[in-house]
Amino acid sequence: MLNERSLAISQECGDCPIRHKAVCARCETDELERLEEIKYYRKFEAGQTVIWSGDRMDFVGSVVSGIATLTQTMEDGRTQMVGLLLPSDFVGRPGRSSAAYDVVATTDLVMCCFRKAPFEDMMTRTPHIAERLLEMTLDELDAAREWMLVLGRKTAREKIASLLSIIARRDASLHLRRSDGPIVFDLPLTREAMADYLGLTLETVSRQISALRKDGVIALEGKRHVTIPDMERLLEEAGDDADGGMLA
Amino acid sequence: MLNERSLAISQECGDCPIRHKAVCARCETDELERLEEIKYYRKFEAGQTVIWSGDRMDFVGSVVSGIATLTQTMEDGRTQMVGLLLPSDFVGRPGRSSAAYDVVATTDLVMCCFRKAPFEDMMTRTPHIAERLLEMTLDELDAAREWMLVLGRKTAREKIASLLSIIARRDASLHLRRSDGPIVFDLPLTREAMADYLGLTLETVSRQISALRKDGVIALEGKRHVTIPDMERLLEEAGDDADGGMLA
DNA sequence: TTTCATTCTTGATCTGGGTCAATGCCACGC
DNA sequence: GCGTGGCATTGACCCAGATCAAGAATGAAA
Repeated sequence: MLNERSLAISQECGDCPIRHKAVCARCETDELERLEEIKYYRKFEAGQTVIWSGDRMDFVGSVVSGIATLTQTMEDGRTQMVGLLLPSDFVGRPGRSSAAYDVVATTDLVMCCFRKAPFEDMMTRTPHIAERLLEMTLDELDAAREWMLVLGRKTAREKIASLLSIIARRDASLHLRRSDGPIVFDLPLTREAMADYLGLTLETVSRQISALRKDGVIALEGKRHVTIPDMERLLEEAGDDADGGMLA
Repeated sequence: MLNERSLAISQECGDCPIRHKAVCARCETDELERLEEIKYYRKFEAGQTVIWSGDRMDFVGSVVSGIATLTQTMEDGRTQMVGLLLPSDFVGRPGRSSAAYDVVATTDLVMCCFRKAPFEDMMTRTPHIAERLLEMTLDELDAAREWMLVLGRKTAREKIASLLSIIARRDASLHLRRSDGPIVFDLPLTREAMADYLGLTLETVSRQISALRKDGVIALEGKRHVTIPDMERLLEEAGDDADGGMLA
């Protein structure tokens, strides 16, 4: 594995979700300017580790493009993914100095980062930021608890359907797609990563995906390209009540 | 079931964790006074529902004494507990108007509450409060993610040991016990509630508790009174690395 | 003290998903 | 063209935990 500290830092990305979505929606212009001054970009290749659990973490940031995962590992190697980071998701916690989980780029990844100290300074000067962070953290907490239901009580087939519906939803909101008509996207995860997210083995993931395909719930082109002809049907398979249910 | 709105509201509880731990540790005296003015108490009997998922929730608060659970239920009745509320834990989210989960008192319960509107007013006036809430929410998020590992990857025996070690730890910190020597406490949950927390059936919970007793990892007096002769041993059984691991 | 209702325990059996193993399918570099 | 290595699929078998079923504690009410 490449050394995760050998990172390109660049300035050219113009689409910073921190600025637009995560933190500054309601800040005054001069605070926005200050944010611009302290921000920088980090790029990772697919497979690279962004940070190891327990490592000192001196930045916070958000995903600009690509996908990263948050995972926990037991001593004997069993691993559980505890979060999926898609563009606009925030990483890192103000007030904590070390990472609680392994963060791994599963695709090529660009993050917009701020060194923690100046970011925290700004947080104390700008109450909106703390409030916005609280809101985002509450969303993450809800997503984690929703996932506890998936892990604790759903069957393998329901787990797969739940994961597909979450990815489909996030992907749709990312690309501002219409919600009717078939949904098409590329799976950003290997079968093994899906298994780690769902508390299954990769064989079971493969079998259940094949079963869903055979039953016409999804269509597959190659191993990763997925078409969902009927989202309602998928949500039924996931065991969600059609309207409420899965978030983020 | 009793109507959860027929509640005693009283003023006599002198040990309010909101004041001491949850919110006001660093606030100025006059804000403390204002908090005192808007707070009130609600009492529930064991088995009463504090609030139903989806109900309008016009208060926030924290547990003074007793235990409550946060649960999610699927249409077909499968339920998953997503949180265990012990004294000093916070309930409710500023900025959200309805409850996301069922909150049920599993023992007699006293909560210290604030109507949401004045509480939020005070939050905007007192940045410390938003920061403290962010910190607490991050702790809850870590606990939820830790629990995802339990649900997704641990065996039934490890799940039981994990739950017992969490309860033991919380109970110890509540009563300021020494950490060496045998730990003694009463299980605040039925076998069924434990099963709902662990993603198991109540039969499996019962069997695994019997097995842990037979193996000398725990001792039982009656159905609920637990003695843990060796905490290290229990943590091993839980699959945690002895030092780090389980939080809160 | 005798109901009666909970809650818990234990046994017998079944099954969903894990485990182990073989094979297929690309996309690479050569 | 032809290895080679990293996913992915599929099959055969097994086992941890679910399910079904029968009691046993406990304790409150009568």
